[in-house]
Amino acid sequence: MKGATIRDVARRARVSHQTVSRVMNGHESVSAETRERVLRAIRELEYVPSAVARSLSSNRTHTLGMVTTDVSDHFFSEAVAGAEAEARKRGYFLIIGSIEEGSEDDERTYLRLMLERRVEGLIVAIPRLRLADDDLLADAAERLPTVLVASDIELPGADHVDIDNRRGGHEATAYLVAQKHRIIATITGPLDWPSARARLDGYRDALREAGLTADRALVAPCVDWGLESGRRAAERLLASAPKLTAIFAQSDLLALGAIAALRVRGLRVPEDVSIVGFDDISVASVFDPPLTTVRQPMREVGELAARLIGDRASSARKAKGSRHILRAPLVIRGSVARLDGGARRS
Amino acid sequence: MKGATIRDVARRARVSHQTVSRVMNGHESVSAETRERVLRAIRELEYVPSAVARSLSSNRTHTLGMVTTDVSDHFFSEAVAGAEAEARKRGYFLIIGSIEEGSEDDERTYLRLMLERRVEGLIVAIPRLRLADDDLLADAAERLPTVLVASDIELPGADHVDIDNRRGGHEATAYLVAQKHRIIATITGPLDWPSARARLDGYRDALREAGLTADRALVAPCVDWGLESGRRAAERLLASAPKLTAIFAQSDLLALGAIAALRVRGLRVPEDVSIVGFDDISVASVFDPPLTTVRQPMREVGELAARLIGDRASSARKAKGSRHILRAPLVIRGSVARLDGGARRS
DNA sequence: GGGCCGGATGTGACCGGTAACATAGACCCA
DNA sequence: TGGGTCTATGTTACCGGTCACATCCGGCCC
Repeated sequence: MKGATIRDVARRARVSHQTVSRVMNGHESVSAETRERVLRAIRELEYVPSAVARSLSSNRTHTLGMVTTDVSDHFFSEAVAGAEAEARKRGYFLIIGSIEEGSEDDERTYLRLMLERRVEGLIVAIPRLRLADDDLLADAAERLPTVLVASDIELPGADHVDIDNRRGGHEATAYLVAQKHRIIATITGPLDWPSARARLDGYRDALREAGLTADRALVAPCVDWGLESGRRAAERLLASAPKLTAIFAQSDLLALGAIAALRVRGLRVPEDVSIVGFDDISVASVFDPPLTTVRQPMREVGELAARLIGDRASSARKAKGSRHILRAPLVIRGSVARLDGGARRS
Repeated sequence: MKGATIRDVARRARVSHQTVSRVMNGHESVSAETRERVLRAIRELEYVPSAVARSLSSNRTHTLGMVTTDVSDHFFSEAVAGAEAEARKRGYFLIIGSIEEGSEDDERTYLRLMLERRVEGLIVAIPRLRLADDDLLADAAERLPTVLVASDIELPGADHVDIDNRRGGHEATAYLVAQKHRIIATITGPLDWPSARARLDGYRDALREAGLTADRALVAPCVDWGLESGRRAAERLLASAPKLTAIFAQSDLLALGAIAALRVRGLRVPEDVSIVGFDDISVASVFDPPLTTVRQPMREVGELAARLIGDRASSARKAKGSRHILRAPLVIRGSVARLDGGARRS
């Protein structure tokens, strides 16, 4: 009762399978009567054409592959959603490979599987990519349109899409400087993420421009981007730099964790310590105080990546290795106070 | 320079394509010397076998399809991540179709596309499913293992996975009752979501058991689950039931929105109004006050769905139409105060 | 020394579509 | 009335794997 084929339909409609194919693809030159007969047969047999067979013969899969870090990361799931929407708009399906932190050689496996499935384009969104010197990825980039998201790997032939993290970090810090803060600490994400390093660079740039020194004691790196890390980082900072008046946290969760830790110590935000985050997650605006943060347009990142692949696929191999950096604007809310000279907490 | 086939490899290694196939699949009875020669040819030609061709001839795609509401919804992306991980563990790929709110007949299109791709199982996670009486879904459930997530559609042959929303709503409300609250309002999600209705039922159950009346004025339905809706709902409640002392919000975002609105009115949480949420999103614990909420194990839901399909696929058609309801436990934090008789805010 | 066995390998069909080409009428016009 | 063109349809090969079966060859046994 399962799996009628095009030839079954043909038999039932008393035509050749080719005629059925023509009807399916809306081809010209099929008489109305025949078409009707074929359509009826299709309905009666509940015929569903096989995309597998079609792919094999037409050599098109209409599939894009996306390899990313864990989709449950809000941040990347936004990018996936964006890519998915854009891909679909262009008639592609997206298959995703979501890498769990910690597993060993998963990205290679996924890459391999996607090549086997003959995806027509590849989006690689793994910041902590261990494939830098790997031939597999280079191979992939050579045979099909490839976009690297948030990666600093140089891959000839691949396009790059990223957030302007350095500028984002700079803006966040410069804003704190403009509000007269002078002892500004930062809580960073894992420094093996290019984005974390870039934000840190931006932070340092801004301090330097303001003639402030970027003291080691003011930098608290974390092993992940989560709340708990933010909490602990804030405690470390309070120990190493008790006179700080502002913190630039590289993610909103880090910022929220830090705020929680500050509160435990009886410090108010922003009256005693000002905070800037990074991401602009949805709750940032309702938090108390509403979080000033740098907005990351991840959905746009995903969309752009898919669009680049679509363009590349159609206009065969044009400009290789383009680089697209999306702006991450500062969103000013209520977690930063202006220091007007004078005394503050002891 | 692209796309060597198995026959190309065979030619180069001076064997038949069948021997190459045997090597690829680690078959017995290939002499060490031949194997070596084949492997070398594979390497030299950078041969990557075609999963498409393999699928066609073997009639296995090792692919699961998942149709869901927008993946950028944190909640569903968790489920996707869970399903993805479990599927992969079992050697399946997951292709996702993410439906944007508002688009017309997308779920049908996706379903269709997935059938065409010959997925070996289907996870449908669309609460607001408009396919109830649709033949397409019934068809699908008939030909392949199908799991409905968070849906109240009756579909013979399909498995169901859901959260125990009614019990969750009951526990949340009963907890407020136990803390001596007597005027307990609720902010619901869109009532065309089965989960919203079930939570509302749980709320009513708990009130009834406590001998309290479930006044219309205490129920504020929303059009979505977001912050802004929560804000507006709280304002409506303050107008219709100014003496309320507690609110059960059906999502954490609704709860946070409500808290923001209460604060604007000068009301403190939990001193003046107690709040219970639903979801346990990651920021719930760092919010001020830490949010008491009902935890939804969405990742587990996704995993379970994938596991069910895997089981079903192997042990051909066993118990059809099983129903799995996962517990959603109440997580007690700091957003609920105990009312000890006496006077409160005017 | 012939028959049998089993390991190593080859041959050809098949999966279900698409594409290129072939064919058969019908119609048209010189 | 015959050739040319157009439309409707059929025939056959092909995409790149897997599968079932055939074949070849060396060793073993009686």
